[in-house]
Amino acid sequence: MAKGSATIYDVAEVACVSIATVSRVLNDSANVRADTRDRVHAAIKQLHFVPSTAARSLSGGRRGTIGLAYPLDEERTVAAPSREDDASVLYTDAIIRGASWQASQLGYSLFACAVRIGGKTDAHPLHQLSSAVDGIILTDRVVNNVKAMRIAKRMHAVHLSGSGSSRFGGTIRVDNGGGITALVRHLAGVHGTSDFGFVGGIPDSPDATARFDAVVSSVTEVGGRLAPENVLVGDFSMARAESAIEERLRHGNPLPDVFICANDQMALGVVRVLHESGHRVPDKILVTGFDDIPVAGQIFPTLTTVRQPSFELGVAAVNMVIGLLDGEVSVGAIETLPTTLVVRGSCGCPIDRPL
Amino acid sequence: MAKGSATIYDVAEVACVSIATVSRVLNDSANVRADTRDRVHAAIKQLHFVPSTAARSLSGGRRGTIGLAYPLDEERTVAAPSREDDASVLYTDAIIRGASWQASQLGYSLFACAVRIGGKTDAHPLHQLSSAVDGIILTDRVVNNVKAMRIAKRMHAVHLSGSGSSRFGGTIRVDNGGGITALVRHLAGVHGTSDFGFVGGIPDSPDATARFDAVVSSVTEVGGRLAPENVLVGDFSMARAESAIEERLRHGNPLPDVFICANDQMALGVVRVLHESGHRVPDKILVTGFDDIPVAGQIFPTLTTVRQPSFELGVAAVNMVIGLLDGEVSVGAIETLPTTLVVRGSCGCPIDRPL
DNA sequence: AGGGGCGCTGTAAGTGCTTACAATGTAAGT
DNA sequence: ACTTACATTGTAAGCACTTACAGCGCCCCT
Repeated sequence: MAKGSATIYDVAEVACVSIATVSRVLNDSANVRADTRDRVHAAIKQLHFVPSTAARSLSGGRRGTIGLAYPLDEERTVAAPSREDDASVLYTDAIIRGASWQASQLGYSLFACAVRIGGKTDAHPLHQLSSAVDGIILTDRVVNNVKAMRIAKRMHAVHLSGSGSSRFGGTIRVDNGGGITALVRHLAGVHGTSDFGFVGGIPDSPDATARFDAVVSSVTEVGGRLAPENVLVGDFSMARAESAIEERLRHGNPLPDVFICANDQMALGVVRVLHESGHRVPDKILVTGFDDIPVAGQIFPTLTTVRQPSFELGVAAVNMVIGLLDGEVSVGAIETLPTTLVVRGSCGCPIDRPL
Repeated sequence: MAKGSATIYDVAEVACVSIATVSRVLNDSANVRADTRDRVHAAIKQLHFVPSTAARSLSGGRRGTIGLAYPLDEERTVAAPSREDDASVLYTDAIIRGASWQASQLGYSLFACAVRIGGKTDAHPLHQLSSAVDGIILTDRVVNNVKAMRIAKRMHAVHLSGSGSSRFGGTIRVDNGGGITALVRHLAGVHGTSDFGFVGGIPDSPDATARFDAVVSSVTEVGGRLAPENVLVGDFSMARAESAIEERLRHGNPLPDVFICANDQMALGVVRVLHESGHRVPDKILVTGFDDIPVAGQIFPTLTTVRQPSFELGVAAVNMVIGLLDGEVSVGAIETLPTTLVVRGSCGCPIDRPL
């Protein structure tokens, strides 16, 4: 905390009023005469006074801050802490940016805090965060945490989740199903794909399961097939996807027509491994991603994927938290953001142009 | 804040001790008998008690949190809020990740908060943040902010800065000069480059100016030339670099042998524009970057660049803040992290392999 | 046995703010 | 002029913690 800064008492003294009046001015309360208000403002300026957030929150006022908790994968980060190959990171970053942006627009500050997932999940950061903010946004996998639930029950919270909903706050989800369905229909309809493969994400991620479910149902819908041997287990990371596809290649069985990946990062890894083993994409086999990360359009082949409105997700989450705070949004509210199919080169469409 | 959660009084009552004793247990103070401690711990567990950060900080204790303020460019974000083409973002993200990681390792939580830069810089978030954390990390351009200085004077702060230092806290910088020098020597020595060009970053960024200065001096050192017309002004963004290079192309004058870009993002833009106008890289002209962002090795041509230890920067910053807090690091400390020349394809070295 | 020292625990005074309630002043109504 | 209502301001009681200080019991020493 700032050392030796002015307190409300100092301001009151300079302005020749009581601390209550200063507090009223600070909170834009009505019932303060104009000239008194001016005097207080002058004193505030003169002393560079900044109200203590701590004291403020202690006494029940608002902090003007919103927290956002995102997962930090312990095991993966330990293994290679400085690698940037963490999909959830890229994806989360965009959400954070959107949330920061919107919070800032609305006069709030956004505190983003990483929470370790896996291993002995430490609730400490979550507690710290929750007691420093007015409301909290929990991204994807943080939601599944028991402690997180406890916190969510106690304060205004918004869950960013692919499935499921929150009885204790708001929920914002992305239309995973719609995106996947559009993708599968495109593959079947335009490219005549019938033999599908899938590289999944972490099982405990609602988004991952939602995407898998959507693949299963839409493949059925278009009359395609999804052989169990072609359902690979990934964890959203490029490395894991690469080893998964490598192992699949060793099997020798003929590959499916396409590998739908649960995110772009994995798609990148899959493409790389396939290329190295002679399976050119999209000539021999197709690959698609999910998310539309920035690189997706810049690599060769450009990646056909489903765009997630990550930035907008952050914006929407902030709006909902503040709505919850102001009582304008009721607990249990659910909002679904649309996804968009982004057709590029890796599905065989001729829109490819290497950087 | 959490509603209706247990307080220290509740715990004291359940454990049949005074609140002072509970507080002692919470703070690992010595002088608490073992069985008393156990009783308190049991009560804490039973009540799911979490000490209020607000009260804790009000009364002067530590919060166990560290803040990190990073710049959010107002004008650019307003123009295209959802675009990811913001170099400082990619770079900052890595720092945040490192800081989060290290903080978590050391039992702290890291709150990252975006601060608007440019326009009417709002100090609000910075104040919010500073009163919620024990120490604060200010990245690059946030440092130059007057209000930031005021805050830094009042609390333990670490500046992440390319040049300059802080009289009020610690400073961590990256060896911009060393990296640029190594790069220029490589270009001159291996590729015989003598006519240099430079695409700079935002003038108010210490890193940007440090890199420019290093280019100037090392080009002189190797006996090369840096024509004023080949010193382009960018702002670290791809878009701006593209328009800068486009304008330069319109001049018609012969291009230099190489464009050294102050960061990778701009290098990407420069490469793209050059390609589109028929100047193949590295056949006709060379381009280099700075930072070594993840994409740098995946695009074509792979980018020769100077690696910044971004993640390590975050780690070091956290270490220094905590050192400051513990009194183990003295105010005014400076630490310089090394940079590494990463030779790839865009400087003409034959190490290229498209994804 | 009495006293000093020490380890453990409790009491109470802040910490800076919000806000219910009380008090004051002022203007309007009768 | 006197009441009444209301706008404005002050007083003081929390909010949930930390910590200086005081108190108490116990053991060991003389």
